[in-house]
Amino acid sequence: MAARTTQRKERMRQATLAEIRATARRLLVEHGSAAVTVNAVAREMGLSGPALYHYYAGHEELVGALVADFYRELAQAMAAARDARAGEPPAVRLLAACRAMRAWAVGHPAEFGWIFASPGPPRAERSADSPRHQAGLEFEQVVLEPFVELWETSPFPVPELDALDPSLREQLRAYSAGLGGRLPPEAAHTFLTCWIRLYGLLCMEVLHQLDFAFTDLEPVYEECLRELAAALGQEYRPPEPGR
Amino acid sequence: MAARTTQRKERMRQATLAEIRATARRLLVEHGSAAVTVNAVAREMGLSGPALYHYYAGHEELVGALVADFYRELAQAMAAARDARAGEPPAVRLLAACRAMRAWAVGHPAEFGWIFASPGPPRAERSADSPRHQAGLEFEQVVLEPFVELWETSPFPVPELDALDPSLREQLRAYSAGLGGRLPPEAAHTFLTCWIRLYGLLCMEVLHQLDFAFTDLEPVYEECLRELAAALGQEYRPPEPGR
DNA sequence: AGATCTATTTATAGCCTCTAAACAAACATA
DNA sequence: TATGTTTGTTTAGAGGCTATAAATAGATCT
Repeated sequence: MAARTTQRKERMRQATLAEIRATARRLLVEHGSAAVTVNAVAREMGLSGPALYHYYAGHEELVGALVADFYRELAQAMAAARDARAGEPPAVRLLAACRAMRAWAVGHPAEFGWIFASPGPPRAERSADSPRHQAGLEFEQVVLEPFVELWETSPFPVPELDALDPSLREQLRAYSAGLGGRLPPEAAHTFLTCWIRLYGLLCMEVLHQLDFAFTDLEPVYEECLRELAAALGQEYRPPEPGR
Repeated sequence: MAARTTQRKERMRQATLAEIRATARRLLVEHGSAAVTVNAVAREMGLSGPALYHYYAGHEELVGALVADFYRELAQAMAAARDARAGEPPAVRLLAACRAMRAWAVGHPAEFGWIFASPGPPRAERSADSPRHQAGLEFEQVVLEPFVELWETSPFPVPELDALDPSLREQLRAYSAGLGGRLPPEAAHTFLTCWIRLYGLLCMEVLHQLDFAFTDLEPVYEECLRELAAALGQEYRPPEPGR
């Protein structure tokens, strides 16, 4: 078969795959999690049910592909915010990326909801080489980068390793090693502490776990950022209304 | 109809309701969220499908009833841990309740998972008088109590109201008012900050959002408790192995 | 032109939710 | 005690879902 022909067919296939994901996403956003069924997506595209199985092996794989998209889109939004501040101090870039994370999450609650609580099988039986998992790793890198940058230019305060619980110390060592030495265990601890507070807050907001007390979490998030800046020994700068 | 007879029938009905919930819970724990279907529960009990609709109006209501159970069980576990320390300082009781919360969550991951991310309709269309919502409120009270107790006996540090973002200040005022004045807005702020950090961490653990870095979050949780104790101006006491 | 590969359809099995209608057993009252 | 009502249950069935198998229409290669 001519190479040209093969390429064209491949392009067509990719286009169909993309249309499937776009349709599924629209259903998710407009009608909620339960509306994203293989049948409904196919129907919506003018295909008949089983045709879709030539593109995704089943419901689960489709969901996985969507979540991977979401991870990448979120990571890209954060990277864009960071890069829009090229040349500015690392702390400013970090804050911008963190704000971009919440902006994306609040602007895409259904998608963000699937990132940390998508339907599907128990997490135990999720292969580590799935697109979903890969995208998760990419996301981790984007989150990590600003911290590494900060650490390399103006090291932030870290705890004494010996002061930490032995089990925690070991886990930090292992994680740090997996990072290829970009952050020593102590710095990894500070990074993870910050991450837990920020991302945890966002999870709670999007899962409506704070509706009992708050109607608007923007100021709560800003306050969290202020505390993180302080914990990192960095100057806090409020968001600029324009960008 | 004799009152006695009515009572007996009502007892039978309650027993069936309880058996349904117990069966559904077993399916949840043993086979995951998706296994909890009306049909499967009925089959498991030796009933035939539609019979179950005489007890719960449908899948959604059944899930709601289960979540209410879980809320209450968690609240009760916390209350029990607190009451086992009657007479000890409020801070000790608070720490005990917080540890009981994680112990329950880790011991019942499927149930805890449903508390904050159960299947069902978008949260928008959940009535505020559902059992689920009621149980959520009860849970809030149990969480709140130790903080109120602490506040009344040895007031913890609170921020200056004027130093907070105006929107946040207003939300805190509203929340405080809804609490019937048991905590002033500043104290509510401290309470909520602590709650967000603790519960947020637990959510992330149970949703496996921290698997990328940690294998055991017990020391992370303890460290969080230590920080909270410090933020509340209280002495931190490590858990006693025995209890 | 015939063989092959790809995309798609129909047909089907088996599960699900939920409603309707039939039926049986328990009960209350005349 | 006989009868009608209430309650719990079952069967039947409509409609949707996942997923597979088999049939079919088109495109492509030799």
